[in-house]
Amino acid sequence: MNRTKIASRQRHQPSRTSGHERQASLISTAASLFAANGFTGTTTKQIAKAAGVSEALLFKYFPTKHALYTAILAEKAQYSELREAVEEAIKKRDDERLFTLLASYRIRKGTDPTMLRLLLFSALEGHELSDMFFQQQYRVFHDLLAGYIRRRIEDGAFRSVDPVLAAKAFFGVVLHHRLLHDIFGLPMHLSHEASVVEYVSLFLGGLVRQSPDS
Amino acid sequence: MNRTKIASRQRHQPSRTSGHERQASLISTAASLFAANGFTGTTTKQIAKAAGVSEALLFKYFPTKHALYTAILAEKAQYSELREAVEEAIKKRDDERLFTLLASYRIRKGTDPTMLRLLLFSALEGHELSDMFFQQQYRVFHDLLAGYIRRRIEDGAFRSVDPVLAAKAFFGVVLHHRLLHDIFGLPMHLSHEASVVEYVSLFLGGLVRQSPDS
DNA sequence: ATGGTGAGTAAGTAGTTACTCACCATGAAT
DNA sequence: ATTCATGGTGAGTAACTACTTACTCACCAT
Repeated sequence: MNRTKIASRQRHQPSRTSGHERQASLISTAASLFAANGFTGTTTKQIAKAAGVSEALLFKYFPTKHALYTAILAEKAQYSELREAVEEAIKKRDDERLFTLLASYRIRKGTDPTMLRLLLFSALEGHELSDMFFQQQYRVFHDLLAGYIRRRIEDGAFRSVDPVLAAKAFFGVVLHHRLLHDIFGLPMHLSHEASVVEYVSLFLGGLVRQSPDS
Repeated sequence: MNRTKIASRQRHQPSRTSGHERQASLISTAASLFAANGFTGTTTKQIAKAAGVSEALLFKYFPTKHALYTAILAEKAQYSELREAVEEAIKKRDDERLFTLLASYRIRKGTDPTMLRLLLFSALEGHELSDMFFQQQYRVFHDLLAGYIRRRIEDGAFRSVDPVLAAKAFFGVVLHHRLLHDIFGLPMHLSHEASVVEYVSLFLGGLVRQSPDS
């Protein structure tokens, strides 16, 4: 009766996916759904369907919906790259390059708003891992920049501002740009690159001492 | 049997609330719940209970949960105040006062994060009125500031930057401050007032021409 | 061949959701 | 005294929610 089914199965690619692959596929599927609709706005049924498996299997890998969400945040909270380039610019005291680097890492052509949406949702919905996520995605560079500004003030190159507040202000400009265009969907009147250049110039113009009197 | 009940009711304040009052009370109750938990994260049962009425009554005033949400956004999208003071500062070409006014309207002691959370949730959840809300809560001042910067550039008082981008940058700084402290709950290391002063100084330092050569 | 193991699912479960309906209560006008 | 619009509710309902149960199937080492 169902002989044909069994026979046909044998000459296709492995009909069973490994546990790790499935887990990863569920995580990435769920990530985009949670980013689009939030935690409560996404159902486990939707996730399972989008990942092409039964709902029951989802619960084999993740005991609760919450655990799946946690697994996403824990995985996505890794960044790498960038940091080296940033530290290079810091060593060289190349202000413009450092600020441009930091800004254009977040403002560029192919930036995927998923992470930003996930970050905002997790903060708004008060998820327990929101802090960790925030810490790893953001805090590192914030502290790095604040430290740099402090040193440049000591060098006499920057006006004597509050370094932490200044770093916050700069990231504010960048994050706001993404908020407006990636989340609110506002049209841009300048290219990504031109915006970055303008932001950096605007910001440095306020930091760099105009009339050195040393 | 229930005579006492009827008797006791007579000597209390009017046992029936007017339709308008009830509607308003439902709106404000719902607003804070939606702000705290998002649209899908809030149930009509919760709202009714918090407002002290039956769920059925809620649906007498608002045919759907969605309609209630819409009513909130429509109501809260009014601002008034501030605008006059802002236009006064614009007329006087008082840069510092204008920027301080705009910043401290949003960064101050008693600011209630409800509106900001509601705005973010509505944008993230893709609510249809999100645009309108955004427009009225934000766009007005954005355009006002961009226009002012343009004029000050023509006056020769500001460097020749992109006025729209500059306005965006400034609101970015302010919004980011609120995001970090009102939504993410980060501790502040400076008072509200001191932060505003620092932000304005930082920003103007980049706008005002340091060495006038006219 | 056989038995152990992990991938996979159909068909539930109890509880919750947005929303409805039939009905009662109040008070002011007739 | 009766009418009647309006404020108000208890008790639903169908659909959906996160999560479970009991089961099948494919693969592989013995």
